[in-house]
Amino acid sequence: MGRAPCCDKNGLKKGPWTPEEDLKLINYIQAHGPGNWRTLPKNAGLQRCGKSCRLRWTNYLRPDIKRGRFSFEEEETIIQLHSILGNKWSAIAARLPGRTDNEIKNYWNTHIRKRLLRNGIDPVTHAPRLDLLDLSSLLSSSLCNPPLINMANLLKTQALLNPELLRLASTILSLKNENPDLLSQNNLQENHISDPNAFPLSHSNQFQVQAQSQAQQVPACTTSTLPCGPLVDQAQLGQANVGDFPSNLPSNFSCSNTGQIIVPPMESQDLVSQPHYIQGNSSPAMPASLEKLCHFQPNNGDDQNFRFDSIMSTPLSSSTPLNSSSTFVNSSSEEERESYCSSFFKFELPESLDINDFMC
DNA sequence: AAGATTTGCAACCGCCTTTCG
DNA sequence: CCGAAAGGCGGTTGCAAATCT
Repeated sequence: MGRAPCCDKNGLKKGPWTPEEDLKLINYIQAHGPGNWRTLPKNAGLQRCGKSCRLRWTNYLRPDIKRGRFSFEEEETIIQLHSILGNKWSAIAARLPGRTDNEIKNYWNTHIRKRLLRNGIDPVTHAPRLDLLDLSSLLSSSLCNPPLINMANLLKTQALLNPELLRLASTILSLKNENPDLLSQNNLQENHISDPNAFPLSHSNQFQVQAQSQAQQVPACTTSTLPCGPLVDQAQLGQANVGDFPSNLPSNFSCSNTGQIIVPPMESQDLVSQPHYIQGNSSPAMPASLEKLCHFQPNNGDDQNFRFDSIMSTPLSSSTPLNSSSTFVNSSSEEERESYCSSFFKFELPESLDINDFMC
């Protein structure tokens, strides 16, 4: 029964490949094609396991492999796809012509993951991290109503859902109500000058925070948005040949045409354990203004440059590179990429937003 | 200059699914 | 239909190069 044994593991070489071995493998595959990996090493005169040959070929020797630094577009695509697919490196690689799953996995672990962490974004959930709160800027954020907030500031807004922080905020805000001069605009502006991350203060009278004692009863109701292009529908997802979506991805998952992905109310620990995706309109527990907040606007200036749906629907066989000119060429600095990555997660906050709606 | 530490990545390991006898 | 190997995939490791002290 069953097949013949793959190969005798005794006496097979391991470790780095030599140029001679590479040459043998390349020559054999060019002459005969990959064929049966089990018999290939013997036929090619290699003292290697077939599995090792396959890996060497698919990850390194294949002629269509693009090497060199990842372009902005590729990096953006990886982040977008990872927010949907998770660690499905092969599925992500299928959308990046010339890149292997191993290369993408390595790049994620060594570059993107670290950058997201530095920017206060959980690389697993793509949500802001709740353990990186800065109360001072939280308060200055809450006392103002900026037209735009970035992910870091959204994170601080979410901190209002932390009962302990809420209590503290409530105390300070009640002081403010009793003593408006205490936190006057001038004082805030001074604070703003000293803290480049603080909000601009031109709308400070529009974003009234009325911290309430009932806020301590706030359930772990939070939201997050994930980067997503304008439209992904079921048909496109199916067409994308990504049947290997995470098993926890609900069947009604979708992105709105503003590119929003809604994370429903959840236990706080869930926020860091796994991503949640649901259809924005179907979340009965979500206040209307919370949904407003969730309208994500990719802040790359021109979302025509990146259409998530177009990537998701690009057939695997498509050879259209995302950035064909980027091969071997990418002179941008880490700082530029970090800045880009940070701005990538910006949100538009409706001016009519009333924070009371957050207080569940 | 030299040792220590960090970083990047090729390759391996082990598990799961698919294929085949 | 069953069971074992092949194939595929994600996680992890080991080592060389780069950077820091």
